Amino acid sequence: MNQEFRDAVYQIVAAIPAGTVCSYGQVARMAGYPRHARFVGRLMSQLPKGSKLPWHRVIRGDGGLPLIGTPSGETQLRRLHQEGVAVLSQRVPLRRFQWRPEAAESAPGE
DNA sequence: CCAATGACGGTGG
DNA sequence: GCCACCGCCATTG
Repeated sequence: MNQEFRDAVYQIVAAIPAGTVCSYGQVARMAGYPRHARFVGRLMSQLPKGSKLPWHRVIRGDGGLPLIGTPSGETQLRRLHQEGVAVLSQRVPLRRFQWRPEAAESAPGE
């Protein structure tokens, strides 16, 4: 992928506040590439080991954790829990925890 | 060039 | 709620 795409994705992921999550598709859309959810995933898989990027806050569109059954999945689960994100039946209730940039940036009141 | 793959998403039963 | 199928699109064989 273009460097532009990578850069955009990194910025967006880095901007996801603790205690919230964001789907691959949503990140892709915000990056300007609506149909590239898979590539966001690929970028996450290719992240350098010591990356500061909060990749654990990026999950599937249906709230499911992508790395279920793998060591990284456990890490992700642990981190989310640590940030106060609930995980029920291997899924995150997006109703409550999905990041809403518009709400965070434009409409603070609620 | 064609076929298969992947930290995905949406629809339909 | 669950599972199955199809579409997406760059990368790889």
